Amino acid sequence: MSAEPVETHSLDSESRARGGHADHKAELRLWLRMLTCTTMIEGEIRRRMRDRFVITLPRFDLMAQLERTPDGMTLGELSRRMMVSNGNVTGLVDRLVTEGLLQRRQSDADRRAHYVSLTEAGHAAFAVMAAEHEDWVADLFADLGPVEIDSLMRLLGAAKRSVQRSSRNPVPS
Amino acid sequence: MSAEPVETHSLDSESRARGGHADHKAELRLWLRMLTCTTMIEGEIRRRMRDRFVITLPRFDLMAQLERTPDGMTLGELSRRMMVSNGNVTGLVDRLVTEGLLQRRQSDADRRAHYVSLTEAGHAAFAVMAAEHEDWVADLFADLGPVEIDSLMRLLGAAKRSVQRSSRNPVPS
DNA sequence: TCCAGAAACTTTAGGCTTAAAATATATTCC
DNA sequence: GGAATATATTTTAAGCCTAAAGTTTCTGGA
Repeated sequence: MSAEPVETHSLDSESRARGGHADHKAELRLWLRMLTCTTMIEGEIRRRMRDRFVITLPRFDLMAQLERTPDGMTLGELSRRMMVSNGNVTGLVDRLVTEGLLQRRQSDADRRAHYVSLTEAGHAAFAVMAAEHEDWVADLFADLGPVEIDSLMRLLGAAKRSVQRSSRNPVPS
Repeated sequence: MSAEPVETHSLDSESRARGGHADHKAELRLWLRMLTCTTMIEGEIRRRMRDRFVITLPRFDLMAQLERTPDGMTLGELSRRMMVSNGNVTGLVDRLVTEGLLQRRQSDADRRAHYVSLTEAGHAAFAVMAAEHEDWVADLFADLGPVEIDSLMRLLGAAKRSVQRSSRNPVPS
């Protein structure tokens, strides 16, 4: 057993001199760069979805959640998977049902719950859009080699776990 | 000089058999993971900003753009830097001016342009919020070591350049 | 000078998004 | 069984966001 002090999150003399606020510019720059990256990609895909298929990204994303689930999914589960609020899902589903791309039915077992699934038209439309979407994403990342993609996957996986840990147990402020 | 064919973006026999649609699942998974990461972090920061300072993230982001620019900035430049539409900036600025955190004045040289800058109250409020914000981000990434942070920075930089290239010159669809 | 086009900004219409309150149904515990 | 609690969803109010159209001002030729 080692008797070394645990140094994680401890304040060095410099940060104590600054009033207990340590310098974390590297993490901040990382976050800003990640946000820029995501914003650029999201904007580009949204623009293309709109120009090519006259659909919004949130609607496409919702359809993607439903694609491999023939039996459908409840609104609550959609909300959790998409990481958006319940009310948001209600509105998106309503609009997609109006467009004939989704169908909803009340659960027999639990009358509070509503199952949602793609209609045939929805499946057909999604297949076409998803194929192009995949090509767009591939082209957006085309300058990265397989090794870089793997590294990014691994590092973003680590980042995700760190974020989950921090969200469960936030720093006291 | 080598005479090898350039293989980037070419279709192999398998993808030709699939109708010219090559398989790019790795890129797609990378994009989804990046989006998940960003969404989680953004949600967490938004929640904390709201709970702790009763401010929205877009307003904080706008203030951050103005912090180190004592002479202020035009709405158009804010729009470009924040990567949001002009109309969006107009609304955000209006609300921040109403709150007394921002001031706007018409340019003398170009009467179309409006310069926006933080008020003293805005500077003071931002300083407090930015310090905590930095700590939150540091904690969100606390499980990553310096090497991992550097690698992520580098790889996201490469990704960003790839996205810029693809946005300028999109795949024909 | 004048005017056509560009640029900076605002407005508008519509959709996305959240948090919080409301409604309806299930479950648990006594 | 019945009350309290929890869960699934919808509704509401407010704000964010975009694309497109509109207004005002500037700029560069003819």
